[in-house]
Amino acid sequence: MSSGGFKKQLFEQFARVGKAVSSAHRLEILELLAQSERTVEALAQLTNLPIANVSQHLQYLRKASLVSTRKAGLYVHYSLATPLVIELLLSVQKIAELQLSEVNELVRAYLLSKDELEPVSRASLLERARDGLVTVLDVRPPEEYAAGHVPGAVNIPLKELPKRLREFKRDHEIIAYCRGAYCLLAFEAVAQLRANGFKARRLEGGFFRLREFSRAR
Amino acid sequence: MSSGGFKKQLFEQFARVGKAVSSAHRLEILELLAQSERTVEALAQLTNLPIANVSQHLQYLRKASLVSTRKAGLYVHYSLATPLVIELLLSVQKIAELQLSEVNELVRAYLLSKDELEPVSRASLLERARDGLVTVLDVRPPEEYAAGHVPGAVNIPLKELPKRLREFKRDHEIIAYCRGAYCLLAFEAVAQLRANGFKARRLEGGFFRLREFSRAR
DNA sequence: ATACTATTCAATGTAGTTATTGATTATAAG
DNA sequence: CTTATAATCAATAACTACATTGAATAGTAT
Repeated sequence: MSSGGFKKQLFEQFARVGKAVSSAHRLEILELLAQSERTVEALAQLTNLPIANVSQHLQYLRKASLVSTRKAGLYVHYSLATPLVIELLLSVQKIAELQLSEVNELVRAYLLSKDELEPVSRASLLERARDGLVTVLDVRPPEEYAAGHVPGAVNIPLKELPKRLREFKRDHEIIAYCRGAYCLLAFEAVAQLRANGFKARRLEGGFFRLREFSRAR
Repeated sequence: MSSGGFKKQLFEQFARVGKAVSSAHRLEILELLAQSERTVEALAQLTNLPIANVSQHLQYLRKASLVSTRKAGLYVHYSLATPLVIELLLSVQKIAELQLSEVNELVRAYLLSKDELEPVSRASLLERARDGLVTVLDVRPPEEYAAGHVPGAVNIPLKELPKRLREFKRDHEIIAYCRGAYCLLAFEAVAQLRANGFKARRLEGGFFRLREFSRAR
């Protein structure tokens, strides 16, 4: 086979991309970068990892061309090199979601054990949203929001949340959701809102239930 | 942080899927499985790997739930657990294709060395296409089609295929191609077409032959 | 210049992965 | 029951990746 060496090299290049998403820490970093560009220091804080370690992972990701850098003063700002990376992450997550029963177990166990972040069921959400008692918050990017969302939901991507806190009514309960049951954007949004004195909760199921919403209407 | 353990476990599950596509050999195996279900022995032959090694990789893939098994007599037939795996592979390949300059270098080097190989099959394809005996289907995005394509080929990107099935003649054989020998778009197109009762095949070599076509004209 | 800070580099021990070998299980056929 | 075959398992040695540490680099401010 004359193309054997070629094929091998090709698959090794592909594997490089695969290796980039083969570590839990790198995936966490990528998810953070999917939200917005960040400095090494910021990533280290958010992930609770030593800076040198984060830097090392970022080098790895850069070599596989998943992230790119922009240097401004002392700080190096990292961001995703292409939106294709989000596609890749979603693919990985979808398979993990659908296939790995452990993930579902985890999510279920976590949700059951957590009273404070107790999610809202969709039936009660619709009811309360109709009565104008709650604000429904969609923290996904505008494109995903445009593609379909919970009726009456406000779209504020996570990164804009700090600037737009005044749009929320203090007496309303805020229900946040994003792509999936385990999507951490919603967790983070709830955390931020609570830190600012709002009553906030996560929508149970996220994305999947959302799909059912769209279809139900 | 109370969700720390949860988050960690979650990303570790994701990483398991990532690890599945982090080895060149496993990617090769997955690509072969994307074409059709295969036995361990068949995969070992096609990849030139020891059987035990292939088996080990398959166990790995099975644990990450990318592949599933069907036992028939002595043989264990492996296949992709879900079409989502094809999506995942495509994501990986797209990033590698677009981003890793080495890939382009590889492809270019390969093309130059392979220039004069096997003019027969492409000649006969051209002939049959001209005689109206086959439909040639280009499943790449319109931009790539515009940049150069097989004479007489119809351009239907993969995602539009389900809606446009009626454009095909039932008695024609359909030859699908995309970018490269490793491009999975054509595989999926053929699978879809066959599922709908059409006679469909993949153009061997894809992209490479295609390049020769364009240059020949 | 000097001190300071964000990031990267280099070195190291540890842990995990890969390929290989030979033994073992499971199924089918004589 | 014995034999042959497909696949898996188990053990291992070589290799690669990982986290950690401390030093080095590159910018900024005084």
